[in-house]
Amino acid sequence: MTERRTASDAGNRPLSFIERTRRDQLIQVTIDLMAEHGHAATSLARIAQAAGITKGAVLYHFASKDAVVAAARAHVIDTLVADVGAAVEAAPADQAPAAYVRRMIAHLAERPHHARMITETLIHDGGPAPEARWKPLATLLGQAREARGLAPGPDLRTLALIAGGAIDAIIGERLQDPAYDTEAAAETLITMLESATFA
Amino acid sequence: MTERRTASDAGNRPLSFIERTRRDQLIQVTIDLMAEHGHAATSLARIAQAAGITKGAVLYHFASKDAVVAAARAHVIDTLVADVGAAVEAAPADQAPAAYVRRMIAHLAERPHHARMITETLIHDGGPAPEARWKPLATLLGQAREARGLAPGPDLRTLALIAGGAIDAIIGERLQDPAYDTEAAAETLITMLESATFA
DNA sequence: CAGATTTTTGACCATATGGTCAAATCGTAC
DNA sequence: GTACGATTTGACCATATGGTCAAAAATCTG
Repeated sequence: MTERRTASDAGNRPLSFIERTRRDQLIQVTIDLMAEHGHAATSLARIAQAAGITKGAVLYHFASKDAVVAAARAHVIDTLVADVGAAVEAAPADQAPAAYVRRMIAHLAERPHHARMITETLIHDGGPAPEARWKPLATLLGQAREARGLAPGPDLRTLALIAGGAIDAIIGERLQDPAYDTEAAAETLITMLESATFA
Repeated sequence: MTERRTASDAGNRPLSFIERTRRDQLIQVTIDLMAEHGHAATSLARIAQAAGITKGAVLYHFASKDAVVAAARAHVIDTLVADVGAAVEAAPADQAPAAYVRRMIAHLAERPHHARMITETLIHDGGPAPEARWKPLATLLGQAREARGLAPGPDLRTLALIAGGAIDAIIGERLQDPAYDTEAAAETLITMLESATFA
């Protein structure tokens, strides 16, 4: 019997060309809408309209509106993680934290829509697991300290939280003032972070 | 002719006892609901229900739902500003930034609902004027530097942004882990901030 | 071209929201 | 107690939302 095949059950056969195209388009359109008008104003109807199709068609490709948003969010985050991850792995252990901060800020500064999308969904759909916010950087800080053979200083979780929050603020400022020099800000933050880590 | 007197036009006569009481109650209830269930889930009906009255009654005391939320938000922010402001004024110029950070973190750590309320409305209703986020602290940093007669170091706006973002992150962590030591975090942040300011 | 399959449409639901309003209730000054 | 304003109710709107579905249109396959 022909299974009730919705296009939204991925994971089975490779998706058709149209399928892949539409999904990408919908994800793109959703990112833009969320970035420009906020989560609340991004309805199914608007997504459909922006893509030039109907609500029904959108729901043919995704199981629900939340699924669309989740996919868009996942795309943004995957891109971020891949980029920053590569930069970190290319750096020596004691410079990894700096690479992390530098690349993260640069990545988001270059992609305002991605940045807005993240802050937007972070609130509404509840962020990632609490730990995930600071663990990665905290780990890098620990390894960097080790690489320099230093005695433990301030709590790594706190340092990572401070840096993470600072990054958010710097990006937020950039979103409102495109002239704001995020590279300089990144270097200032890195200096502060390093002097606190290797105290 | 008896003007269409809605209770919501404040600023004229002093409000009646019931009026003042209801307004306070509605503000309180709204803060709690927003903090516990988020902005999206805080409808007029729920506010009314939580207060034990009807939607109509709520709208008798406030012109609109947004007005209720705005009043709640204003109350939270006024409290914050008053508390932090007092702490800052009581400190000598070169320790004002530390007092600012310390009191801000303590204030919000002691009032989780207020903290959640701020982050919740910050996104939805658009935050305060962009500048307002960092100007106050930047000013304090400038005066502190002056008080110690030091040459200009890193951009004050950036330092203030970093500190502000760090505060948000520290508070955010506290909301998810009530055991998190915000006082220690505050001191770490202050140390970093001072060494960067008086470099 | 014919038949099957994928994709899209557009009408239709159920539900929730913020808001309005006349009528009822309450509280109080006379 | 009665009259009058303040307060509250509850029914009612208009609107928007996410979602369903049968039928139509595109697209592919032989």
